[in-house]
Amino acid sequence: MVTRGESGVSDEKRRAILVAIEELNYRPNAMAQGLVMRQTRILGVMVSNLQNPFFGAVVSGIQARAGDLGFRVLFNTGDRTPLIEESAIENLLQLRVDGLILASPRVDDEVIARAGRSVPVVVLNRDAPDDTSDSLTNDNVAGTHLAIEHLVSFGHRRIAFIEGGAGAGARIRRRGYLQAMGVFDLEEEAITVSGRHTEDGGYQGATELLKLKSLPTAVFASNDLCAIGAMNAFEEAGLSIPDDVSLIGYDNNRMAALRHISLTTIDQPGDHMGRSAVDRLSERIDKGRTEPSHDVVAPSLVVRSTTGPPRFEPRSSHRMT
Amino acid sequence: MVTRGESGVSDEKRRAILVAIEELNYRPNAMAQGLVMRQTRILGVMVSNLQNPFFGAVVSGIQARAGDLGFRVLFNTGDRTPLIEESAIENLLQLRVDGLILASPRVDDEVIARAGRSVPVVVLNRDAPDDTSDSLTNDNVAGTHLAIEHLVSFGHRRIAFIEGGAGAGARIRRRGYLQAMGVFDLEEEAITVSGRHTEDGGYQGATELLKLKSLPTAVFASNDLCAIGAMNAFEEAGLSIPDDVSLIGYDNNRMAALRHISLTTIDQPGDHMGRSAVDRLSERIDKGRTEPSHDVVAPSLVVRSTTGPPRFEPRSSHRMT
DNA sequence: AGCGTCCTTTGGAACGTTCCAGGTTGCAAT
DNA sequence: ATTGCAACCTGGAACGTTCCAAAGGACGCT
Repeated sequence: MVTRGESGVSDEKRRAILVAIEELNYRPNAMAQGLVMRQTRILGVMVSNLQNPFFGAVVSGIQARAGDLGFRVLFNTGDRTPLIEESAIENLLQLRVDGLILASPRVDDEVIARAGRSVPVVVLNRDAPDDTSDSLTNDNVAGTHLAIEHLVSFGHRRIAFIEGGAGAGARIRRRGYLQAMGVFDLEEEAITVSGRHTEDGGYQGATELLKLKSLPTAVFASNDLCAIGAMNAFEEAGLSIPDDVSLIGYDNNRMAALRHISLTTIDQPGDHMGRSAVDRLSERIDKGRTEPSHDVVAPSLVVRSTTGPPRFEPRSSHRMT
Repeated sequence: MVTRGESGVSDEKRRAILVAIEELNYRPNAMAQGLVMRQTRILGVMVSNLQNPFFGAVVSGIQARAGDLGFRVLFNTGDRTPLIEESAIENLLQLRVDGLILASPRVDDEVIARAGRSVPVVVLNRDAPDDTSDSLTNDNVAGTHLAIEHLVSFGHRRIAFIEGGAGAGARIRRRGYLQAMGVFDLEEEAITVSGRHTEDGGYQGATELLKLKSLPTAVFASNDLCAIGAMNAFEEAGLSIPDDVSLIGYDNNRMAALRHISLTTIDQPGDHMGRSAVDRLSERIDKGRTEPSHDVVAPSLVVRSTTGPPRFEPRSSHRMT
């Protein structure tokens, strides 16, 4: 009562209690409070990969908005490993967080659905498995189209894709790539190699491309980390970007923006997505919303220095010029 | 009992309970457990700046080692703001974490000391305020000496420092810089500008240096983020690194290692520090250690492409050549 | 003086666990 | 049959809070 600044206590007693608190180094026990109040005002956030700077932006958006709305935030990570992620989520749930944000989780749909049965859940950059959880994605298909369109506008036709692995967002980007290639009548030029959404993965993917008898003139990487890895591989092989090969990423993370990297990429508004995720949770927790929400935010193209026209006029294989 | 895999229950009952658990979507309540057991097996980690990739390495070390020792980990951040950091720490404490890791905290010593009275605390990259908490730092003084020595060995004499602000580690690096300059008889050449341990700060610091009537031949930035910001400022001003100015950072974060950045820097073994921090905590929690531990790990020089000899022979003001 | 009202204080119960004491059962040895 | 002893089960207390009901005091009104 005293600690919560409520009335119903005489000033004298209140002062005495405050003094005792100070002396004993007393601190309210959040577990006891949580037990009896049946809510914690804690939001749990499982971030699949804390090492990816893109999530730095997301985390900071979450933190800011949660503070505004009177929630405390606890983070967790699963290091991109489904099993660890699952137990990270379980830990948060056992702590009885009032809401859960899953940033690009790699766990089975079933795990998310199960969590959704206990507590409001917002999934970032992946579709919700059912109507018990909300989702908040950027429009990965539109984003990939933007990327391909940009490359095509420079005259590229042989556009390879370094894919991001089995993660949900990664799968959609892969589909988007194939679709976009189709739109421009380029499905026969499509090549994909794997990249696992990491720098190393991107490096390896690019290395694979380098073994091809003729290198694509442009490469679209499923995320910026991948793109940067690919960049390294290409330059180690003596190629110059964008003269020998154009390169475009996805996310627009802080690394991409570094002057020395200056990667052309598709921007995903991470900070904004973090804030919105908290809003969705708050609607369910504090305002009793029950209908699912599936927001899609629009990505945008950020042109920097890694894309340009192909070195030679593309062979106009399908055109009658 | 059943959920903890203990004996004393018949197989038949055990199976029945397991089925019921499944059906009811039951999940043990960690708060109730924590209340009665008087321990949580949770380690709380307050990271001052989740956006700094250096902490990515620390976090991943913590995570890995904690998993091995049967601890769960919960992260928090204070966004480099003392007040927010303080409440982040308080939140963790109210949750009754069994141990606390503070990664480069910016709060007052008093806050750390108070936390230390309630629970084992390990402070990373900052000295412990008293004997109730452990500390784990890299040898910032040795690291700064390494940096200055490297620059001096190239013949640099006018070596500026972009400082990191009021953070504890930052202060020590500043002192180390001045000391090292003294060792090489260069105290009169010392110039420091502020940089706040962020990219923006580094950019601004470098901009200040550019206003000087004669630019230093080398710049030592208090951390890599700063150095990268400075790098941008210098190149925007048309200078080439390391020809016009040498640049060295501190941390050896992932960005520094990027081929395109290729920043010469002082390596701090973040992953290793994270693991050790968990070990220190475990010693106090599980093995009852009470004497304080103040580990210092050795930093090392990583030479990359941003340092080289000064463009002109340094004026040999003190030498008789 | 008696009464009602409001303000403050006190004393449980409850939250979901763990732990322990004591109880009940089954079964073998006497 | 009785006893002893496991093995298993049951019930209650405790953890640190919040909330509510009820008791106690102070005070003004009749």
